[in-house]
Amino acid sequence: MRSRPTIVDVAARAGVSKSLVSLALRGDDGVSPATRERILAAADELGYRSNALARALRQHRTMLLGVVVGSLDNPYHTEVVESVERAAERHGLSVLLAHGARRAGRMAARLDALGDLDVDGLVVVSSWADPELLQAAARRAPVAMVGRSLEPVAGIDSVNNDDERGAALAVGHLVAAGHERIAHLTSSRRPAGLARRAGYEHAMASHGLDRHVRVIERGRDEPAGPGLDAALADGCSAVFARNDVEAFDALDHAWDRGIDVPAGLAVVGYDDSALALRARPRLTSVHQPRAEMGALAVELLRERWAGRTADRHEVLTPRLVVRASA
Amino acid sequence: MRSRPTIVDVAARAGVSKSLVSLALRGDDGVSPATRERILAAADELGYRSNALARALRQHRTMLLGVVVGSLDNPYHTEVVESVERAAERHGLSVLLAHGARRAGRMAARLDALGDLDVDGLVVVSSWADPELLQAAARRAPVAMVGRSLEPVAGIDSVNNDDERGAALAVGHLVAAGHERIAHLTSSRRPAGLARRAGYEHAMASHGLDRHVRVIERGRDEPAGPGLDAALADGCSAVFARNDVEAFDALDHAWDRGIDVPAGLAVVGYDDSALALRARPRLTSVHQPRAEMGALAVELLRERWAGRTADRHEVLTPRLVVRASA
DNA sequence: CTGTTAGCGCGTTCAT
DNA sequence: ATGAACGCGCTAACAG
Repeated sequence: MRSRPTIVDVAARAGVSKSLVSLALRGDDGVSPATRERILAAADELGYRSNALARALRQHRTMLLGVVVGSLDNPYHTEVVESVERAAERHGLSVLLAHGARRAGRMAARLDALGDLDVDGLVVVSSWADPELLQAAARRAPVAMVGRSLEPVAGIDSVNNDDERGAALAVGHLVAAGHERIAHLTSSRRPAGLARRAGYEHAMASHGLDRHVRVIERGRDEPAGPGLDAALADGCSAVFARNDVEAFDALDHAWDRGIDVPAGLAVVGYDDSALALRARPRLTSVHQPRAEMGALAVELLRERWAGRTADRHEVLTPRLVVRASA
Repeated sequence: MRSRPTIVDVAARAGVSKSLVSLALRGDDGVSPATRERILAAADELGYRSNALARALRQHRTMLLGVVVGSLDNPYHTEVVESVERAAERHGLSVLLAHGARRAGRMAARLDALGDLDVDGLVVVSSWADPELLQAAARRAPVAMVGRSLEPVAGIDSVNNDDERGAALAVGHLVAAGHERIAHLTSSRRPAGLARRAGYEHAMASHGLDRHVRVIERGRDEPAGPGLDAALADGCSAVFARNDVEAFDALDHAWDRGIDVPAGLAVVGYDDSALALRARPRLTSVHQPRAEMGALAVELLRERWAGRTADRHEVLTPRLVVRASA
């Protein structure tokens, strides 16, 4: 079987010029109904499918969306990616995925690769995003960031949740349950992590618990155990974790130590990802509306294509989902 | 700021023809060292980046790899996707992701969309793959399937693990630990699930435990609890789950019921995904070498591009990773 | 109003 | 080392 039929083949079969085929296939008005029928029939008979590359080359739009994600091993990320892909599909866009861009070098390489493919827009779901790299990428195509950068990056839209507020919800809930010595568990120094930490500290202060502020910091891949043990030894009765993954670590450690949750240690996570329902006891967690976040990111890009030039930074409101762990 | 510099701009700057620029940039021999230098310098100064679309249009290769995955909510899938993306990157290929193709209709639509983009190859990581759809897709580009179809599909390569053997490993381990009443927990009727189930039944028989064969079937999204309770009531002391997700369900149920694992119920999973380490107690699970599987899938596609026409079906050997749950 | 001609976009390729 | 044609769909300008 020879190669794909082109509009030339369709034109020949319908006995018209290729231009007219092009017009007819795209529903242009200037084609008589009868001819249109004939052309569509011919296309159908030949099993014609338009060549997206040729069109992209000519129109300077690929209908391609680049998605850069730090890693796929955090369910929160994959859920955002899913929602982006879903939204993209609704608008006839395809998603090009690049993962693992945690090092600036790799991130730059992946952004370049996506740029070379002429993606029409980029969604970055990585807290490792370097502002300079993002701006460089934004010179080629609009960029929407899902998540938080230290400060708004000029020229780049963002979709975010209010981390400070989310942290306050978590702390408020624990305080209402009678906890005073509430620790914060975090292994991140990236913007979202820092914001949650700041939110935690502010909330503690606003409840008059400044003296009980205790941040359990650890390096990436370092166990949470030692820090948690020390906190517990000092009478700490609750932990607000930076995200569900870290909350899961706390739960696991409690399990390993035979500590009852929430009686011996209350745990609150962040993200309300699939992990929260997997956890035992089920995890109380701050919900980020990730489905909307992905869709919103795509919407922001569409607005850019439509001509918007002012930056937009959407901040969604998180809510606390109370389950059994706190 | 005007649009991207093209090969013509580079040619003008270097004072040569665009043909020569093309040759020089791709390292062709017939370019004198001096001229090559000049051309590369010009390209560099202009910040030239070649247009992947134009090249793809001409060469009939896009360097695009379509990846179709049933869903991203199973860590096993995302790990395969990551390994495919990694392998693709090594070969200068980009990954186009389509997820959620569980319904034949959506699957068909996504495959078509990828085909229209002229992907050079497809990796299908979905057990929902319909053979007819795959064959239709394979008429446009080579297809490598990661996972199992009911029977080998003509014209389509596959990478797989030996599910029967994996199931035998799980059962053998439980038998060696003294279990006799070993149930199998499954919510899948797709090929891999069926193969593991068959493997379980054969293994039970080979250990003379036919009479204790007990398959706990449930619908997708149906709780595992009732079936597990019934099995436990009948003296069942161990469960071999179809995958880690289902094993996790069993663990959760045991937790909910206050049943000790493994003393009251031993649990073995399948996949050895990230979930296995998240579980408490840590999950004993049959390891699928997913990193190699993704890389191998890409390799199979490359062989197709190099001209191989005979189908290849790679079957990798799983191994049991023993942890605390059994 | 209906339909055609003649490029164009950008990198590759081949005959000269 | 070069000009011209090519891949395939789009589109401005033009003819009937």
